[in-house]
Amino acid sequence: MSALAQDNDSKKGRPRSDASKRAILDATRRLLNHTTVQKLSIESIAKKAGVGKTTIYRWWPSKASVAMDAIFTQPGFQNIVPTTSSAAEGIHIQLQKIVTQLNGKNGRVVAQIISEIQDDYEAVEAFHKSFMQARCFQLAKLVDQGMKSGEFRDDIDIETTVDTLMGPIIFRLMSGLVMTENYADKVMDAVLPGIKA
Amino acid sequence: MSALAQDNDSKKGRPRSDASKRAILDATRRLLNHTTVQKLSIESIAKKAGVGKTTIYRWWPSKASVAMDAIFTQPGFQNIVPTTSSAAEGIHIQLQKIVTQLNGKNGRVVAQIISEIQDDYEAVEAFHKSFMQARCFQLAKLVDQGMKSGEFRDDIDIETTVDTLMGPIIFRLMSGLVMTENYADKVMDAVLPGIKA
Amino acid sequence: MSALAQDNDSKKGRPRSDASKRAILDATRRLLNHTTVQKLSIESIAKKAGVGKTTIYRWWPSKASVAMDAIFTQPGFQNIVPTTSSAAEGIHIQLQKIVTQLNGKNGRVVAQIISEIQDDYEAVEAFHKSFMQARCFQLAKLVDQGMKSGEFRDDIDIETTVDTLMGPIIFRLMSGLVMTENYADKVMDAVLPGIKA
Amino acid sequence: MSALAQDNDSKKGRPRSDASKRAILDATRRLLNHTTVQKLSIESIAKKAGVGKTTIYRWWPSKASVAMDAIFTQPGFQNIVPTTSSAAEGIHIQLQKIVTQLNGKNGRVVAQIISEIQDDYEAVEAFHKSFMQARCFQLAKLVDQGMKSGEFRDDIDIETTVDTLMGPIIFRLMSGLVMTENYADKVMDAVLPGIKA
DNA sequence: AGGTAACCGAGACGGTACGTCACGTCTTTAC
DNA sequence: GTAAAGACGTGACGTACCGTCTCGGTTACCT
Repeated sequence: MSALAQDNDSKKGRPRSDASKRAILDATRRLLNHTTVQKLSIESIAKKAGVGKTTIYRWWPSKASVAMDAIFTQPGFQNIVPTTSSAAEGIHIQLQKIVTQLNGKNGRVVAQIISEIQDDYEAVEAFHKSFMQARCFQLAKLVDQGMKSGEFRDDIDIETTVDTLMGPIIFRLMSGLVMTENYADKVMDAVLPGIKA
Repeated sequence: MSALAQDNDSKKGRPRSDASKRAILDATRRLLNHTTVQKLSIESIAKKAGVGKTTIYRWWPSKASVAMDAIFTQPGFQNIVPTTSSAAEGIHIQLQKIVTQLNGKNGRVVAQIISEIQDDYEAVEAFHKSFMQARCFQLAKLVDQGMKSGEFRDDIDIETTVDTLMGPIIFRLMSGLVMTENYADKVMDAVLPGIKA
Repeated sequence: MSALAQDNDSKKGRPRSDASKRAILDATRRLLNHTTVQKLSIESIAKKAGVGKTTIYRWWPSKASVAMDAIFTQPGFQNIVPTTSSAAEGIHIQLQKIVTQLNGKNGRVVAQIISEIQDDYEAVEAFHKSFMQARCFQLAKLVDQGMKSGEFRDDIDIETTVDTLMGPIIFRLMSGLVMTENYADKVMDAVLPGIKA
Repeated sequence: MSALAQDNDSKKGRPRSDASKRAILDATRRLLNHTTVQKLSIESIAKKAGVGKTTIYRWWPSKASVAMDAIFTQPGFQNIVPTTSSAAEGIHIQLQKIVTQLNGKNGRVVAQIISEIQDDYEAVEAFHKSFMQARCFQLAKLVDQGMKSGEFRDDIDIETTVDTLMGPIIFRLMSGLVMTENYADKVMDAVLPGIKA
């Protein structure tokens, strides 16, 4: 069960309709092909999904949550951890995967989700839990591992280093600037010399 | 004249009221102390400023534009170019100024503006023109200057380097993460070793 | 159900609120004591009735429709058919009732409704259905009955005769001229000699 | 000078522009071919006439006044008094002229003017002065003349008789009902038998 | 001849109301 | 007890006109 939505713990009564859930997420995905998260409305999702508004409100606290569920449960949006020989290579692969995930349509939607969330603390938390945290944590782990193995210098600040890896990507994402497919390489070229032992 | 609002080039007819303009920007600034850009409404600005809604719509295309005008015309939000001995020092000072500008209340508002803008291409352009461009361009110039003077390596990619400088700041800004006053130093420590000759 | 408003035929969903309907018509009646139909606004009705504007728009197509519903559903505005010995007496009574209904406050409102309606074909139809038709039809029936019983001449034009009965009343109503309580008698005196056998 | 607009009594200063006056009335007439008096706006007249709004407000108190000036100064809208042998014939001709004037496009506009005026006492007065009064007064004079000459009975109420002549026409005008070209004949047939000696 | 008073066009201004949209809640019936 | 349907109060949207105002300019008359 996703962390974005409520749980259905009760045993009594009619059980939650999985058909409805699927219809809602499908409708959301389809609508996001033609509009932005900002212009998306609970009402339009409900109508397109053939579902009552209350059903959506029962399980998700906001349209941003629905959008997150719709986007992050798509195939290709998991944060699968690679096994590599060197820390640098691991970081490179990880960055490449993130760039791929955030390029094109999906990237726009993620940018819109980040935007939509700005004044909702709980949603920010949910977003970090379901997207940022895992990716950043893994980068941090790889940096740490590189430091311990002697591949990287031992006096670098892990947190800031992760920022210089993720930051540029998010920066370009939010700026609406073009992000070429080889942008991960560029970031690696820029950051690696500064941390190599 | 700001790039955010229409101009009043015509000589005919009643001239634009400066009092109204000031009242609108003042009201916006005061309202932004208590709400977010998202929750701000043209109607509330008009009411607080004692102004007709049409007067706002006449000169600004959206509430985000008003917010930008209100924030970026504040004292302390100019991008004054420092003269320094070394490129590194120039970059450092520039980053510090940006961190200062984006820390606290104003930073939240800028984050909200970036958010509010996501589905409006024209507004994104306006934002970059009035905030990002000057700051990024200057960083690029400093990097370039450092390369030419031999202070930095001559094989670095300027654009990506600028991304590694600005990216972390924007990343933390949009993530709602804490950004300590010395965050500029941290970014410098992380990035400088990679570009020094 | 009045012809002025939409119907709520569907069985599904939350049923129409009778409390809101009553509140709207009451508020309209109270407001019409202090203003004209022209100066009446949907917004003021909504505010006074403690109701959303959309609720009004859902059931009535225009403020004139609301006004009609408010006025014509008042007690004393029904077109009750009298049983009389002679056609002339029936006509007289009918005219007297109409004059009574259109004298004073209510008359002003009806005049304003007729005015408000002038550029809305559908509303004109609705007005005739809910006010004019029944009254004119009954006058026509009485004239016809008088012709058949030999009380009136048999070569008169029913439609035009009804016009000479209703016409003067509406004429004075729309002209803002005084209409004394005995105006019905005057019209009878003027028209009857021309149609008596 | 029309009774509808202000006068230009002052001798000093730039004199009133006749070109503007004509442009305003022309524009109004052209606009009234495509809309109603209700939907007409001072702003649209000003724009179409190439004239400042203030110029209109300076000379006319309301759009209804402008419309009256535009309509009633057209050729064919004068109330020329005929000389006839009998009172009945004079009345007949007068009614026919009124029906002709109020049939078709112009009739619709007059109906709209009457409507537009309802809550403006001054405008009602102006309307009666420039349209109703002359026509009703002449009918009254003819009725009076017929009574005195023995053509009509001597116990009829002049005012109410005029009402039975004008009333039906205004009634049909305001009701949006068809008014055939021979409607004057019908009214004569209905009213004359009741007043003939 | 110059001053000045009233006109004119343009168009910005503070307002009011419009009719629409989406919100999140509520109240039905149906399953 | 969950669901679809849809009415409800609320609040903001962006637009249209209102009637007023302030500009720069343009006539005319009156010293």
